[in-house]
Amino acid sequence: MSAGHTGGTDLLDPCGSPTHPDCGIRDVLDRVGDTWSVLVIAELSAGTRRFGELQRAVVGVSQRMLTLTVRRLERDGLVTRTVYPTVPATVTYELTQRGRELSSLVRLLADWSASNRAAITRSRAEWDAGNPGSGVR
Amino acid sequence: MSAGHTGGTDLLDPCGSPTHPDCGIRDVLDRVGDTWSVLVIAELSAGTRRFGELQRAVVGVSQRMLTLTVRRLERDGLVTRTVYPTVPATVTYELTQRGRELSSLVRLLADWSASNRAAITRSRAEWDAGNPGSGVR
DNA sequence: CGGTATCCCCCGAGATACTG
DNA sequence: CAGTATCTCGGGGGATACCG
Repeated sequence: MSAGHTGGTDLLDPCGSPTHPDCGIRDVLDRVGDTWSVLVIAELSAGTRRFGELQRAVVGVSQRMLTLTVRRLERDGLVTRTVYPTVPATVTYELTQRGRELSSLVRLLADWSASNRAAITRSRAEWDAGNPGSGVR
Repeated sequence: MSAGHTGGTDLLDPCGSPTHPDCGIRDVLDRVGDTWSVLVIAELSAGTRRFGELQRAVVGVSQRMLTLTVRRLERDGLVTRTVYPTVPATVTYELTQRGRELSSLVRLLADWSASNRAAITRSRAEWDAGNPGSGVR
C-alpha cells in the first residue's frame, strides 16, 4: 500500500472522506442489516405474498414493523406492492428483479448462517465461560 | 407446498415454533447487520490489523464501539485477538477461517451494494417524490 | 384485510474522562 | 497503545387502539 490509508476498504468507503458519511455502502447494507428486511426478502423469494401471509410467515414481526419494512423495500425498488380494489382490500408483494438479485446473495448468507450457527453458538458459550461478567453480547 | 405453512422460510426458521425466538438465524445475521461489524470484517479481510489501524481505517467508529465490535467478533470465533506484552500494549486482530468465509460473502454483498447504490438512491428519490410526508425512511 | 396513529420503553451508540 | 467506565440521547421497535 502506498498512501496513508491502510487499504482494503476502498469499496466500502469509495470517497474516503471522514466528513462525508453519505459515501460508502452503509445505507444499502442497513437494509440488509435491519431486523426484518432479510426475513421478508427470504419469504418473498419463494413467491408473491399477501400482507397477512407475510406476517404469519415472518414469525414475530408486528403489523407496524412489517408495514415499515415492506414500504422501505418498495422505496428501494426491491419489491413491488400491488393493491386490488376488493373489499376488504387485497395487497400483494413481490420481489423486483433487483430484489431477486439481492435475495440470492441473502440466501448465501442464510445458508452460511445456518451451517455455522451451531459452531458459533458453541464459540460464544466458550468465550462467555472464559470471560465472566464481561457484558459483551 | 403441502403443510399449513406458506413455505420458503424453513431455512430461516428451522424449528417453526412461534414461542421459540432462539430458532432461526437472526442471531448470526445480527452480526452482519450491526453498524460496524461488516466494515471491520472488510478491513481485516485485507490482513492483520492493530487496534489503532482498525480505528483509522473504519472511519467514524468510536473507541468504545470498535472495542465492542471486535470483542463480539472474537466471541463468535470470527477473529482472533493477539496481545503482545510490549509497553505500551500491542494488540492485533486477524480473521479466522470462519471469518474469512463470512468475509467472502460480505464482499459479494458489498460489491452488489456498490453497483446498485446509484439506482437505489434514484428509486428512493422517486418514491419520496410520490409519497410526500410519509415518514418512511 | 391491511393498514395508521400514539404512547412508551429499551438499548445502540456517541462523547468524554480515566488507566495499565 | 489499547482499552474501561459513565453519562447521555435518539430512535428502533413493541403494544394498543382505531380506520377505510
